[in-house]
Amino acid sequence: MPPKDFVSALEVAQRAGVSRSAVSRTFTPGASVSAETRKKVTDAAEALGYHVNELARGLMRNESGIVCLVVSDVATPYRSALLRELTSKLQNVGKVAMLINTDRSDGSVDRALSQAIRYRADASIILSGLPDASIVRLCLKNGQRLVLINRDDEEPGPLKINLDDFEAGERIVTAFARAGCRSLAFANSEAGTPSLMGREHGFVAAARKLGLEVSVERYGWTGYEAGRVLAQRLLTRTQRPDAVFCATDLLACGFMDTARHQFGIGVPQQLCLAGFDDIEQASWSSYGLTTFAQPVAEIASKAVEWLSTSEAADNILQHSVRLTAELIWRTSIRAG
Amino acid sequence: MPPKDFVSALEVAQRAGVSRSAVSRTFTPGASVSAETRKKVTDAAEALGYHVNELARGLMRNESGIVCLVVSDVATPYRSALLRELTSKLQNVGKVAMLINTDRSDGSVDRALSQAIRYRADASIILSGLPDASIVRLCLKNGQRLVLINRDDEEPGPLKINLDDFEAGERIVTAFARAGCRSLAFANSEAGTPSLMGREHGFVAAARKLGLEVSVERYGWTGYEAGRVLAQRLLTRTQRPDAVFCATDLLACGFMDTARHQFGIGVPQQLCLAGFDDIEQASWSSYGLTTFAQPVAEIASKAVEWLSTSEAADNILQHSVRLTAELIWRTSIRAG
DNA sequence: AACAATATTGCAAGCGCTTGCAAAATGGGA
DNA sequence: TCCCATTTTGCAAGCGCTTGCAATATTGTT
Repeated sequence: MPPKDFVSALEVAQRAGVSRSAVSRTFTPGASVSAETRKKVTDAAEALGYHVNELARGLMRNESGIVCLVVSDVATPYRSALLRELTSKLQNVGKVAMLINTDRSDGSVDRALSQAIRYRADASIILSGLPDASIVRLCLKNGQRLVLINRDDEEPGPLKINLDDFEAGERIVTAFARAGCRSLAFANSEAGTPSLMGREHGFVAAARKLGLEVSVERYGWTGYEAGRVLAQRLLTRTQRPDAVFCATDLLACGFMDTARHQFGIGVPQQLCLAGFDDIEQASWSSYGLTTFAQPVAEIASKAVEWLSTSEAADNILQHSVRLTAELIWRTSIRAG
Repeated sequence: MPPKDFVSALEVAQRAGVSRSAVSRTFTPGASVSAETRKKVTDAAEALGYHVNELARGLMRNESGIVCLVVSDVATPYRSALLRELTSKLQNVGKVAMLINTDRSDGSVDRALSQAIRYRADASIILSGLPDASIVRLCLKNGQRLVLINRDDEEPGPLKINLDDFEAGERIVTAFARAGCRSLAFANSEAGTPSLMGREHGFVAAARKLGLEVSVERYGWTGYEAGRVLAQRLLTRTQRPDAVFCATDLLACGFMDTARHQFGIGVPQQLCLAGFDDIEQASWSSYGLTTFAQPVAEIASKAVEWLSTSEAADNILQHSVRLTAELIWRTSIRAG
C-alpha cells in the first residue's frame, strides 16, 4: 500500500523547540498552554503540514468521534434526506459519520454493528433493519450508544425515535371521510416493519369505527414499482376503492401514475390518495400529494442531541421519543 | 463520556492460554497460526466478545481501511444513487466509508479533506466541489489516494472520472433536429461546474453547426425549482423554443411540470425535452424523460478498483477515465 | 533414527498520541 | 525584595495492536 509518511507530533515539537506534550496540548481544547508556546506550535504544525492522528487519539481517549449510520436503500428520497440531516448535525457537534450500507444479505445489520465496534464508534444510529438483541447488548456493554429510528424495538438501552404512525392512519381516515369517500383501501408493502404496520392498523381501525368499507393490499418492497402493482390490483377490483392511503410516498407516486395514466382515473375527482414521508416529489406539480411529513430535521436533532449528552444525565433522559407526523395538505384529496 | 471497556487481545490471549501475538495473527489474514491455536483463540474471543480494535490496527499498519466520501446535496437522487454504489462496492473490498457532508459554507471541501487526513483515510472520493491544490498535494504526499468524480481538475495525481459531456450535448442536438425542432435552448444552473458547462458547450456548438437557433438560460441551483423558473423564462419568450435540453433531470422535471401544468404546453407534441443523469423519476410515467444515464455503477467500480490497486501499478495506470453517458430513449422527444 | 527444512510461537519494540505528576516558570502581594 | 499561589512545562507510562527476529515444535527424507 501507499508509503504513508505523515508528520508526527514529535517532529512538530522538535521544530517548535518544545516538548511533544506541548504539541498535544495545543491541539486539545481546554488544555493548559501559554499563548507563546501555542504560537510556536501552530506555526511549526502549519509549516510541516501536521494533522492530529485521530486514530491514535481515539486509542488513548477511548473515544473515536465516529458515529455509525446503518442504513439500507440509501438512494431513496426519504432515507437520503435523513442522511443529509444526520451527517450535517453530527458534523456540527464534532462527530464524523461512518456510513454502513446494509442493502445486502440478511444479518447485515449485525455485521454493520460489529464493524462499528471494531472502529470503536461512539455510537450507532440504525435507520433500517433491526439488530439482534445479543449484539445490541454487546454495543451497550461497550459503552456504545445506540439509536433506533422508526424501529420500535423492545430492548431497553437504545434511544428509540418513533412517529405516531397509528394516529396518522386514523387521521387520514377522517380526511377521506370528510371528502365523501366510502370505500377505503390501504396500499402497503410486504416489508411489515412496525411503522408501516402501525399506519395500516390505525387506518383500518378508524375506518371500521366509522363503518366504512376498508381493505388492505400488500405487495413487494416500498417503492414506486410496488405502487404500480398495487394500483393494478386495487383498481381492477369489481368494487373499486375511492380512497387509498399508501404506506409511503414512493408507493403513492406509482399508484397515482398508474391510476391516471393507465386507468384514466381522475385524482382527486374519482379517487383520493394520500402518502407518507413527504418526499420532495410529493410536492412536484405532477403529484401534489397530500401526505404526512416525517420531521427528518427533528429526528436528526433528537438523535445527535442524545448522543452528545453525558453519561450522568443518561438515566434521567427518556429513552423513547415519539414525534408527530404533520399532515401536509395538497391536492390529492378533494376538499371537504 | 461512556465508560467503554472493550475486551483486548491480551485478555483473549490469557483465556486461550496463548501469547497476544497468537491472537493478533489469528485475526490477520495470511498470518501463520496452527489450526489448534486458531481454534483456542476464536473460542476465547467469541466467549469474551472480542473485536479487533481497528484504530490500533490502523495505527500500526498505517492503513485505516477508511475511505472518505466528500459530497454535497446528499439527498439528491443522482448523488444518493452514486453513494449507494460507492458504499456497497467499498464494503465489498473490505473498506468502510466515512461520509463528509459539504453542504455548508465555502472551503468545506478543504475541511473535509483535512478531516480525511486526521483519520488517516486510505483514500478520498470527491463527488462535489473542488479542493484547493495545496490540500490535494498534501493528501498525495501523505500517500492518500484521491479520486475526483465529474470534477475535471488539472492537478496531476488524483484519478479523474469524467463523462463525455460535450459529446452528449452534441448528440442530443441531433435527436432534436431529427424530431423536427428548429429553435433550441439549454437550461442550465448557475453552478458552472465543468460537467454542466461541457454539456452546454457541446449543445450550443452542435446547434450552431447545424444552423439551428440556440440560446442558453441559467438560473440558481441544479434542482426542480430552478427548472420551474427556467421554464418560466424560456416559455414566455416571444420566440419560444421547441426543444430544450436541461442540464440535469431534476431541472428537466421542474421544466416539464411547468410547461405542461402552467403553460398547457404538450410534451413532446409542442416541446421536446431531454435531461441528464437518468434519475429514477425520469422513468416515472408522469415524465418519461429522455435522458442520458450516468453510469453510476461503472463510476463506482472504476473508483474502488483504482483504490485497491497496488502502488507499484500506480504509474502504469491511467489517471483519467472517460465514460460515456448512454442516451435513454423515452417519450419526451417526438419520434423522428 | 538422525537431520534438515519448514511451520509455529513468544518476545519485545514501537505506531502516535494523551495525561497524571512533579518540576520549573510566572505573577502578585506584603 | 521575598514568598506563596498559580500556570505552564516536560517526563514517562501506557492505549491495543502488529511484526521482525530468534527460539521452539513439527514434519518429511534418507
